[in-house]
Amino acid sequence: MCSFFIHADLDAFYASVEQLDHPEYRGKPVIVGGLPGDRRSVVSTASYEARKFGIHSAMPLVRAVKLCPQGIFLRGNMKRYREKSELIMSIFDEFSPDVQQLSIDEAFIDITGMKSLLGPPETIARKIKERIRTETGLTVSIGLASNKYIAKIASGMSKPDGLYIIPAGGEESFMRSLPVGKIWGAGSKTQELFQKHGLKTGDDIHRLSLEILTSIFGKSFGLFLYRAVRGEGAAAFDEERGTHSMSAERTFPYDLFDNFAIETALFDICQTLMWRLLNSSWQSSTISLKIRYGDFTTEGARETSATPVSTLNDLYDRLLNLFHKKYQPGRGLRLIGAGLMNLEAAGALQGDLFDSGSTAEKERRLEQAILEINKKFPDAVLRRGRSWI
DNA sequence: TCTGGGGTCCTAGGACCC
DNA sequence: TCTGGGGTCCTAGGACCC
Repeated sequence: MCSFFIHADLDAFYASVEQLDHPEYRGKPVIVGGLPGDRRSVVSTASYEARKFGIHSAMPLVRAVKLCPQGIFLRGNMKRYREKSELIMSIFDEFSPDVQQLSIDEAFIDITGMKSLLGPPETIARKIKERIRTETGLTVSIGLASNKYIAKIASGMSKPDGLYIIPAGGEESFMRSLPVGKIWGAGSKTQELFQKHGLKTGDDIHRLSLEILTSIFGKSFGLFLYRAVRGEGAAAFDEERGTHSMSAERTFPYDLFDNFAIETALFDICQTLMWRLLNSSWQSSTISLKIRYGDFTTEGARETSATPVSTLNDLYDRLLNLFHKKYQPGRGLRLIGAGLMNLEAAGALQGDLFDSGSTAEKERRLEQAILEINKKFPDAVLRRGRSWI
């Protein structure tokens, strides 16, 4: 039986939600990502009206302001976007038991074998678009193909509010006719390589042997390209993927030089990370540190210990130690970040460190109590003062 | 123009062991 | 005293995506 996958992708999601909630924004250039004057922000989403001015995602905000000073600039409201996202995903769920959410605004929907229940694939795609429109007021672009990779590329080419169907058997010719700029997984560095080797379309890549592709692009990515231009799906979209990590980072409006200010920022990031860890079912013994200097050079360091991170102070101590090993004093700090790598299912914490009544156990309980309060009153974020250390 | 924040995956090299 | 080959674990950095 032939498989059918839909890739559904909301159009200019954050900006569209804002235009929905604020009718006065409709038909106008809306830029979500920051307010004019915010230093070091980037555009998260630009409405289609804003894109006419040349504004796009990831563009520095100051540039967007120059291109379109009359635009409506917003910092964004993630809570509202998540709310809308949940509604959208629940609609997708009604069309298939197999929905794979990729991000806040896109998902694969496996509609293989749904024909007898819901009609042919194209009918299902149109029904999804209609239901999203009537029940959320938003538009979604859909790609429909026999594998996820092709469906993903097709949805991007149908934007906005489109439907692009690649018929079964047409995968390879579709990929061969594709400009290399549309190949998912090939970013700016790879595009430079394409240009250097005179590769303009999927067909140009198709002509090269696997050996040549791997010699240019490396073993893994060369094989990926070899398969992609033959219309095959990509392992990147397989459900079960390996390691997990969580991280938090912050870019400062102005570079930090002062030790106390830097350590305070690091502590703050540790709190964010620890709340998330306690709110998850993970534990981790590997911490990572990220620093970016004023000149944008970025360095990382990580450290694996014998025991998993137990408390906020434990996390902070480990990171501060790593920070002082890595940081070159005197250099302005643009960004600091922290992460927990190789997350594993949290087992019962053990060892005498965690005997009830021990300092560490008391710490853990206090932190969990604060987390509970924050969950109940999310608008009044409670944080431990740094003086408590 | 001057570059966010949160992720995943790949590569290359070093340490260590057999 | 000099040195093979393979496996595993860890780290740093880079590319990419939304």
